[in-house]
Amino acid sequence: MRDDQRSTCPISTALEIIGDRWTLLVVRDLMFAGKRHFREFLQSEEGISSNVLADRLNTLMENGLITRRDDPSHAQKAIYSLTRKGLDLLPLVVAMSEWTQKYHPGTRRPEAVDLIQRTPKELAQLEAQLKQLHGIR
Amino acid sequence: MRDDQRSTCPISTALEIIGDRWTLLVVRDLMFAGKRHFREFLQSEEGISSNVLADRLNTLMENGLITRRDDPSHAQKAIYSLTRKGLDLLPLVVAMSEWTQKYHPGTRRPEAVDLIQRTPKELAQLEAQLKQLHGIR
DNA sequence: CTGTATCCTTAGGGATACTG
DNA sequence: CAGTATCCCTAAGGATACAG
Repeated sequence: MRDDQRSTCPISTALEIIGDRWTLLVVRDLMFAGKRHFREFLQSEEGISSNVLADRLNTLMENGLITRRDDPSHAQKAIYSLTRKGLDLLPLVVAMSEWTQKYHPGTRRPEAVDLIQRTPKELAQLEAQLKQLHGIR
Repeated sequence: MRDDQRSTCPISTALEIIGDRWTLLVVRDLMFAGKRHFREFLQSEEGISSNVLADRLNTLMENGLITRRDDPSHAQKAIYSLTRKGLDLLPLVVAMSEWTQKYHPGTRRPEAVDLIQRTPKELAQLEAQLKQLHGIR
């Protein structure tokens, strides 16, 4: 636990880890857009800049939400993967998406984030796919 | 829909509404701490300052998550209530709390935010209580 | 009690150039 | 390709005083 946190409330703690305007977008790209490489995150619609992206990836690693390894086939590429801790943000991200689509239906959803009205069974399947893709045992 | 938003992704849209380090703490206080008055929010553990609190309350009102009315019994008091839109953040807040308590168990939880392992039935009861308290039909 | 207003400091973040 | 390093600017936010 960090010792500079504002309080011991779990909501407050979560906000200190993921409560900014970029972190969950990277998680979203890992979960639903199949992105794994630095450059792919850079290309997302919101236009994150390289220094900010590098900072968020480092923080995500420090907090144990993702891991990084070299791409075995391309020496100059890095591959980012969700950890179980990161993958376990799935219910939160889904709840967030459903809330927005209920109250801000004007927000068209990229196909990759097409989560609305997924059944629990379908979400379990998605989670299983992600576990395999990211090597979570 | 705002026209200065970064993208049409529902995750991104949600982050623009609740993705900062204070807004969800106010929502938390409304949901689980029974707080309704300006001064009560000020007294929360995280120590929000009055100008920031006023700003967040206004933004929450602009976004339709809360309403404000005068306290009928105390003229100088204002009462803040969740709207249905605000109350519908409950699943998201619960997911956030459960995630933190799974991975950061050192975060002791204030009694008011004691949500872990609540059954769906118990959560439905909490939601029903909040609906009555905040006058959501 | 519920905010505003002011001042001031810091953190966040965009643009860009550059390096291994 | 995957980042770093600068530069610079703005938004966020803490402290405090004060007003209705």
